[in-house]
Amino acid sequence: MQNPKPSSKMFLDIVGELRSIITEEGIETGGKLPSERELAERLQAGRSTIREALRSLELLGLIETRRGEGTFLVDFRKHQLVEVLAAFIMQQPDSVTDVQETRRIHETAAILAICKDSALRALPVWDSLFKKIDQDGEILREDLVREMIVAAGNRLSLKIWFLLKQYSKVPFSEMTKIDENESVKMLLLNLGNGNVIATLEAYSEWIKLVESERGDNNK
Amino acid sequence: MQNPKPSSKMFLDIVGELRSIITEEGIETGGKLPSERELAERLQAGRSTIREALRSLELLGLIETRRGEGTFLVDFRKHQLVEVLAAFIMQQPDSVTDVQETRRIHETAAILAICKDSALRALPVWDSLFKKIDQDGEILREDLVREMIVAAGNRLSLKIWFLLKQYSKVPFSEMTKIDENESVKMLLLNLGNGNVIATLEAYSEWIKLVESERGDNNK
DNA sequence: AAGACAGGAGTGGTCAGACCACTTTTCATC
DNA sequence: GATGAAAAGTGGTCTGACCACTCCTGTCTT
Repeated sequence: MQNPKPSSKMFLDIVGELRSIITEEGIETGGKLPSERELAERLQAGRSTIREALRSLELLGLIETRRGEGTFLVDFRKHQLVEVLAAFIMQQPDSVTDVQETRRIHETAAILAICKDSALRALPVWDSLFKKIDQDGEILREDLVREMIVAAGNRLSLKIWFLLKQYSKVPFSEMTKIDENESVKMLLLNLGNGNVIATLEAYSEWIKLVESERGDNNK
Repeated sequence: MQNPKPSSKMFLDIVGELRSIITEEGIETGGKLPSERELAERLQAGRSTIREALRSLELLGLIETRRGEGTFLVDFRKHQLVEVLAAFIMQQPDSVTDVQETRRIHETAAILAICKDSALRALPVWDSLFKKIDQDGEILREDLVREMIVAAGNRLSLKIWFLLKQYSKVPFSEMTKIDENESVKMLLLNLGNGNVIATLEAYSEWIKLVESERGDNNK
């Protein structure tokens, strides 16, 4: 038997092989993968090794297994791997800062992108959000930020942001308080005008409020 | 001892148990985890089940295993999670533009971070790079950008940028041409002065030159 | 005494086989 | 044709075995 990669981990090879199988056989989202026993025979590996690879992909949320039925390919947008990851990541003290900061990097970039594009600035969603604040008096921080990143149009950035958001164990979906509304309004106003600096300042101000509020008490 | 959680996956429980063990025993980055056989006994599970959990965490880059030595806790910033995810994400055709744009997002963020911090602005590396341009007449674009992101100090951002760089099919380590030197010098100069807007403009100008030189324009 | 070497202990890597629990399919029976 | 029990297929788990590698240790050689 040939052993082309003695140094690398077998189960990592299996992961790669699985990807090949998925693409070659055209298995689509929700589709069924070959059974563990069949894979073991096809890939010339023990079933436990196959399982190690499958379990990895499952934790990543890329596949889904149902006892008695089989293993299925999953839409990777569902991945709940993040909760597990978050728990581990939070053990490294200084990593929390990096995660939050990186999240803000993407939020800021979205603001910049919108300010630079008059078509994006004119999107009705900003008005709609602005009015919502006046009516309800509150708005989900997550909603506004997400809308901005979506509007910016960079889907990879959106994915990364979404991931980072879940890493932050900080309650991110809290309602804003009244004293935050001014910052948010200012942000939306300047966003519509394309005033880059003022928008970023308002954003910065808002972030400060959200963070300080977190220090005091929760809800 | 009966298992009280028939519905949940055992190996997911193990992942949770491992987390407890890590916190309770105060295992730090680089520290050694109990052996697979010991874990199997302590957690009342088969070794294969333990391994499935460990392999999952390994693919996530949270632990590292060395044959003959043991299993070790890893700094999360090395996590390949992004890589695996990226591999799947990259299968979407229109993502190339997003990748390049996202890379620039992180580069821009680094510039902003440096401009805001006088200590970072005063770093000797900028002078050194500036002189190198005068002497050699050329500089690796990658070097300058990397230095900036490293200086910014966000290691997660650095990791993401590094990743994106690899996914850009464009050869990124090209030498700059002479007409680019002015932009680069301008960038470094303004960076040292903390002039945010001028620095970003110089950066933008530089990017344009690099892209036009390649004859590949998007947007 | 210092170095070299062989062996054992510990550890991860892999495999094969055996059950179990569950779902789907098959097929004999009514 | 409908029903339901058996069979087949599949994931879930455990056990025991063997291999390859690393590290430690104690003996032997110089």
